Amino acid sequence: MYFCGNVYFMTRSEENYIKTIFHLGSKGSRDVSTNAIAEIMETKPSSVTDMIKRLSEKDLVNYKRYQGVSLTSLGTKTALAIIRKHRLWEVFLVEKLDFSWDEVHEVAEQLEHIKSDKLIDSLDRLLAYPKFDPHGDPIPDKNGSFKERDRKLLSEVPVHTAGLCVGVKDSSTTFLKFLDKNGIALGNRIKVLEIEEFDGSLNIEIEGRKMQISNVIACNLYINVE
Amino acid sequence: MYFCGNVYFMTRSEENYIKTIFHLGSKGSRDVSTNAIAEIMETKPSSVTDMIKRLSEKDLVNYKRYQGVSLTSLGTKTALAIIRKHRLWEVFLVEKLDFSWDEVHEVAEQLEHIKSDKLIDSLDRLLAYPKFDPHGDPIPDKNGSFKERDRKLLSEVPVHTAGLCVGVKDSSTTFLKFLDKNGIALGNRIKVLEIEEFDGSLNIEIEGRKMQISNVIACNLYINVE
DNA sequence: ACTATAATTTAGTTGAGGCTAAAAATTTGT
DNA sequence: ACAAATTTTTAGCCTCAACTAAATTATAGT
Repeated sequence: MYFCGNVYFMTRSEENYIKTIFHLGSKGSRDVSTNAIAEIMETKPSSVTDMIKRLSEKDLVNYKRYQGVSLTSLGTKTALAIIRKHRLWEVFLVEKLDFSWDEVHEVAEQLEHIKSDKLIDSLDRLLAYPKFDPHGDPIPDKNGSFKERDRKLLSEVPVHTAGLCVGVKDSSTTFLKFLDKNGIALGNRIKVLEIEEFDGSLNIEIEGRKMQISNVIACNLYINVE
Repeated sequence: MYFCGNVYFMTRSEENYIKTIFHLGSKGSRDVSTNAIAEIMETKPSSVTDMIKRLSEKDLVNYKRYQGVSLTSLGTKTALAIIRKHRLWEVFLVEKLDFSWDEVHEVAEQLEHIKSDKLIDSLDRLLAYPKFDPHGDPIPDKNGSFKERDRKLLSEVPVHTAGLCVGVKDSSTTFLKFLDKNGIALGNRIKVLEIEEFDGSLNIEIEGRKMQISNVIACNLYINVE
């Protein structure tokens, strides 16, 4: 067994599998199926089976044939480390390099595989230890622990609720550009002034100024209720 | 032929070969030998031959068997793009993340392979378009052009010469750590007070204080003569 | 010029990580 | 309960980028 720091050496591909298994596993609580992994990773089920065997031998996943797969504690720890790196890089790209929300993902997918503890800790410090990435997803700390932000869709809160805009559900370019055009950005303080019964549109106050937004928009904006 | 931006898609390994050939080629002006490449890259000559054939088919190098190898103009352009990325990341690591100059290389070796034009251009802007990296080596601009700094080895200047320390010839960790320990850093003002005939050692004044350095050190420090 | 040595290339192998096609196990519908 | 459909695995093959061992070409010494 080869150690590199406190974690086994892993290839890029292995890391991508671990990450995918983590994401799939944290939604449904049952074991993750070969087919599901193949679909997300745009590969074939047979290739997934091959890789799962390798990961199983490295004690990163629990695997019994035909029974699906789940992460071991080592696998989970590894997944959280990768996710931490991905999300920290996303913050860096947006805060320091002026990337927009929809441009960060592809580059972060590459940066998340850079191996250097010092690098990621220094980056964390440069960014002032952010707790959430530009899409509002939580960033695990060095030990892998994070708090799920108590966020709600703007469409689901009662009148007079206020909070900070912390993320989007739909992260398509179209939607993000629309938000930009209307001066809605992450971190803006939003207060719901009135909810229109008829079409579900909202009168809101955002950063001091008043505006009206449709129900569709409200269904795709998360706020962190105060 | 697959394009990615304005350059063919290249694997990490291909990029490393191109970079090595560039470095070897810009020193001696003759064609680079298989053995030399193998030694630098810590691989076997036969592996180098394999790779050279691939690079030759992609029109990145000129190759005739038993005759050594040189970069085509496309290859040179590619090499300069990689070197630009490497050196910009080095500046980032030192300036923004407080890495010392002996810690940057290993991480920059990874970061230089990240593919994103926007990323590297934004990084350039964040760093205020630096012209030299932390070791004093010039950073090519977007078009691959750069000016070689007018620098001389400390061992080659006459007595009483003064200038700023602008780089090192040997950038091994050992040497850089040694410099740190002795309080010699990039940007320090150095004046040669006396040259010892016997062993070539120098009495110098650096940032106001006096010290003696061996000829070996003088042979590896560049100064920008005033 | 001709051999000895050094450099380089070829041939064949390996491992990672994909693929297809076919077999086996599981799940589902009646 | 059992045949049909689906999921998963096996078997065998491919490419990239390394390797070893053997063959070939270049270079150097006499």
